[in-house]
Amino acid sequence: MNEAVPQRTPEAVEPKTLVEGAYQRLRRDIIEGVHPPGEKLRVEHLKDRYEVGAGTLREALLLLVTDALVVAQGQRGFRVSPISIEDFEDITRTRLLLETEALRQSLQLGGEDWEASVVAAFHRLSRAEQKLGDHDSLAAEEWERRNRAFHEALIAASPSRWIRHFQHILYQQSERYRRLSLFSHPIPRDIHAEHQALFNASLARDTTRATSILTEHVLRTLDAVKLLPAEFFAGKHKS
Amino acid sequence: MNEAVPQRTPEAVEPKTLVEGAYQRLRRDIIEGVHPPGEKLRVEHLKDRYEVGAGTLREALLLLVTDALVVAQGQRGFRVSPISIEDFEDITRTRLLLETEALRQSLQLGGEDWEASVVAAFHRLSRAEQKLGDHDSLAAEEWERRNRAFHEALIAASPSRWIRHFQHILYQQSERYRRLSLFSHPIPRDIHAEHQALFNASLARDTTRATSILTEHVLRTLDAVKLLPAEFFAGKHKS
DNA sequence: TCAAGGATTTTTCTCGAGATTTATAGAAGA
DNA sequence: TCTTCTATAAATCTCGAGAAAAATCCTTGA
Repeated sequence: MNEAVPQRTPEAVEPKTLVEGAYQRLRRDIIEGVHPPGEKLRVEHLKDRYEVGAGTLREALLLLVTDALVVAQGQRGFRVSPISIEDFEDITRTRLLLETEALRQSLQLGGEDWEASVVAAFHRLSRAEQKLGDHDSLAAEEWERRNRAFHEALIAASPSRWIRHFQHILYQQSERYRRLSLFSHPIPRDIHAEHQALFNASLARDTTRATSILTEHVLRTLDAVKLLPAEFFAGKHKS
Repeated sequence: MNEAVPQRTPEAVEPKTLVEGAYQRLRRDIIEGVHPPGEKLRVEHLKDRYEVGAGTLREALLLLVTDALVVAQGQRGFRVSPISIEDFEDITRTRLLLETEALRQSLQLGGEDWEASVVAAFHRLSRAEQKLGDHDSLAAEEWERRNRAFHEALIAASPSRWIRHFQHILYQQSERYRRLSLFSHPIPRDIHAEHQALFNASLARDTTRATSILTEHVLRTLDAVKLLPAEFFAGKHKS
């Protein structure tokens, strides 16, 4: 298989180096909003919080540029990437372009192993969705993880490493926005039913139906975020 | 417009920092094959060649990870990303998926400014193609630059920063392969005619024809690279 | 009160050296 | 001769300090 594409770290790889450790924790904090969009990321302050040297922290920030979660401006340091409703619309549509194509390939090429892993991922996701009723932030975190695992399992049989690479970046981006919509706007959607339908169509290898359900599914999140008040996207903080 | 996507440096931006300078020169050298695919990139050696400190060079290498031209393996340094025929096929098809969509959007939304810049880019490219007959490596380099500018001008009116971002990465990747095919296999294609047809269809806003010409155009390069002997893709050097 | 200029503080960028880890070469044993 | 272990060499990773740039504050003058 094609080794030239940088494969993402499958969620929780034990960091082999201090840079990787700081990178993982910083990424988590940015996605979770500890460092809000637009925030200036000062190396001198952050090196204490993450308990590494200045040079090491700089390298971690540089790695986050790869994920487009941080932007570097020469001679003017680093910032958390800003967010906007236009950006999320762009993310969503580009992600759909890639993910529907990957899903098509996956449904066509996926073998028994792929089927088994999809069944397993769907099962795990269903369990997490049962526990989601009460506003437990730990359960929400687990759901987020399994939701990602389910979507990635669906397209795992696609032979295109590049599509999966870009999909991963976009999914990660959309996590920041999804988090916003969860906090402010308890969505009345029956997400489990959507996932069930997507699961059924995928195992039935019904490409047309699966891609159409996926599209609806993702666009519905876009609509939910669009309902948010504009203040959420101000995001040009100083500190 | 959407500021959240890291916009690529438009070819030759004056580097504001030593890291950026080393990054640009390293990128050029990797694309041109000075550092062949798979080569180990030892910081201690490279810092002399590029005349910067060790830490600075490490940062430049980290930036190249963003372009997927370098892979970092924790505790085991850096390598030039390997190449393979499967990878190029993947690059080409993913690039077509993105670039045809961007072209569709561009033809639909592009205004007078866009038209003017496309005309200008096509003109510059045509001039470079006239001078391409003799095997002048300087002219080939200029052609490569203008070819890229033409393709990027065509899709510049697309509102999707993410598509353009990914397209840029993939185009950069394909440059490494295109260079291979130029050196070994003087292609008998009439590239200028293909560009002319693409240009005509685009200005006529004939979306169907333009995307189909673009697809043929890009796939033809894929075929040319496929004809190369497999030795070109060995690429697991030690030094 | 406001604007402009300059001095001070903060922050970024850069480098070299020490500590760890990995890779290499050689010796010992089967 | 081949494997395994050990010692040596090489490379990576990490840190703190100094130089350069940017941001901030303060004074001065209209």
